[in-house]
Amino acid sequence: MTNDPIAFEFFNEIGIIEQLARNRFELVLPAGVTLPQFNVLNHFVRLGGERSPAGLANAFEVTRQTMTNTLQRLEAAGLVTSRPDPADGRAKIIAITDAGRAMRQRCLEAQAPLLAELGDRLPEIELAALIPGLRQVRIVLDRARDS
Amino acid sequence: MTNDPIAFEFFNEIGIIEQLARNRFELVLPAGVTLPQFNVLNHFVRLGGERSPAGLANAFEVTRQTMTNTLQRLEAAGLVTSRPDPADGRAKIIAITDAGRAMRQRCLEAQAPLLAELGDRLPEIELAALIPGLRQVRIVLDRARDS
DNA sequence: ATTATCTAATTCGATATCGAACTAATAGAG
DNA sequence: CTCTATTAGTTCGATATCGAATTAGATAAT
Repeated sequence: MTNDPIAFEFFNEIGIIEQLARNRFELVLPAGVTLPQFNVLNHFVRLGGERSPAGLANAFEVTRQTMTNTLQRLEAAGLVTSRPDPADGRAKIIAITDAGRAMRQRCLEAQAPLLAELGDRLPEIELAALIPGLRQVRIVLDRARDS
Repeated sequence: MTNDPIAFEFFNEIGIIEQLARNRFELVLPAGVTLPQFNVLNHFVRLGGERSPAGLANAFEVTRQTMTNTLQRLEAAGLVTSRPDPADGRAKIIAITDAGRAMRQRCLEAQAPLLAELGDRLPEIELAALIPGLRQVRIVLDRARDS
């Protein structure tokens, strides 16, 4: 059908899937919470402890500017708190609040039916089979960022 | 490592790959042209003919608002033209210009080294093996939009 | 024919995202 | 110790994207 490089086709599919999936997920999230915001809350609950904005930016592979933006919104909504790092005058320490934990729980419950629906439509075995390959691609792309 | 639903992990990988890839591609594109803009130009050259904004929005799985925005920028840059559809007073007909074709060619050349580099790092066989699965996922998501 | 419904395109407001540029503080070289 | 280079966080301007709402034209229903 096309004689594009395989890589081109591959990233095309990735792009469209990402867009469709993000849309579906954002539609079910509670009003006012976006997917990046939920991802940050989820990160805090799953891994525990506190984090610097730079560390979060790194974990999500976004720039510090982007993370600043997201954290400002989360803080304005009372879902995280921010305090200066006593050990480094430049840095901040971000922590999730109880309200943040509660919101994260609400988000999980809101997206459970969607995950179940997609799980029905996409046999899990098939998704599972793709994950190792995707992970390798991600690692290569990540490494290629610096070189 | 995690006990998330497989679907959750899958879409996480997809999201990160999409972000890293889009970034790399946009960095090499000629100044002023974005990836969505290039995709529209490419679509015109590959498939030929003219298209309505709604048709383009459909092809790229974005809303009409989004396509309106992209087309306005392309038209302002002289890369596409727009005229009313004589057969339907509501509709427009979009066509690529010679400048648009030239720009698309420049974009192709600009991203060729990147595609080659990624091709080197990601054995094509491996990417090719993932594509059918991704395509299936995309089709399921697409179908699930309406239901 | 008239009315109600649907569709095409747009505008508006919001969020995410990047690159560029800036400030302030740390770390390293000499 | 001092000067330079790096790092943390931010602000700014740009583009993409969506949902909601609007306008205008086309279709269907009665």
